Amino acid sequence: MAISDHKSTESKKRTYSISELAAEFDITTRTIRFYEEKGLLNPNRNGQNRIYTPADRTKLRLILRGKRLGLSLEESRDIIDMYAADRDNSDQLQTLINKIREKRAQLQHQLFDIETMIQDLNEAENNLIEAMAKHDQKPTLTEKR
Amino acid sequence: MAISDHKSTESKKRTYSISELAAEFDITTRTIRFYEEKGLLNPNRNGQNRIYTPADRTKLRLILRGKRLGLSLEESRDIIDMYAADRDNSDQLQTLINKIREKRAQLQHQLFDIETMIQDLNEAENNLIEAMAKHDQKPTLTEKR
DNA sequence: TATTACGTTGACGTTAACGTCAACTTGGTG
DNA sequence: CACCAAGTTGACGTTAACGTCAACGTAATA
Repeated sequence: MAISDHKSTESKKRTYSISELAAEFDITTRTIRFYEEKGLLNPNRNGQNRIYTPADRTKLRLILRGKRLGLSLEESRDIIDMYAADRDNSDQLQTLINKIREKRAQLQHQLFDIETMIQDLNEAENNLIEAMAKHDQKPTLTEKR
Repeated sequence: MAISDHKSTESKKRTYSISELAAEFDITTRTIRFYEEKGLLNPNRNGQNRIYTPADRTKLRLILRGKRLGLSLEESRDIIDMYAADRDNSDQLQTLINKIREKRAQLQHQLFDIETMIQDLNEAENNLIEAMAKHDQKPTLTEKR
């Protein structure tokens, strides 16, 4: 993946303002600055104003995806750092690989959890629908799924 | 599912102390009491001591699974309440079904996120391994300047 | 009987992840 | 020029999810 957003044919616009990104991802500018404080972003400056590259935008997307999955900001930073790892330090490379494997195992567990929870919800829904059918005999508009 | 743990042939022991559950799930007793404060559990009492049924234990497991998936305690409580819904109030049943569908849709999104993140990690790992292989062919530069 | 183990209820402290607000710059626009 | 919109940096406030005591009760054990 390598966070560098190969130049596609579209999008002439190569940079973003902070409020553009905030609007696009439906977060506040405060949040974006906060992520910078925490070392997850470090955009260039035009004078004192921040300007964001497509790569910065991709990082933001990774952060928000991580949040949806319950990762802490620090964990997301770890993942982002993986893509920018120093390819000349083999010690660091090894620990990175270990981190990746650990994280992947955790995600696979999470994947299993989600699948069973979806199953549980399906069952619960069916039970409720059944209960409703018994309760009022008139056909409900609620079709299954 | 219906949180009632059908009596299986095993487990003569029908109840648990707070510290037993804490040990089993590797959390503190404070945490368990906190969940009760928040209305996610309400165990019986023996005098002033709490005693937990297998159903309570199952609820705890649901809470912790929810946590792994990034659910808030309130969301987990909603889910738990679904299983104990009042089957005679069809209005409530309908809103429950809606909640379930919403939650399931969210989980399916999350499932997709996880799958792509796992893919990303796979790629990252391969890149790093490749980088290591190249690196190791040159004489290892143990001394840094 | 004294100690130990396990439990209880407050009450206050802590951390992550922002929200809110005040005071300031800076680049256009009528 | 005067003003506004968008940006900036502190600094303090807030909420969720517990941690960390302190002070106490109770049952079994030495």
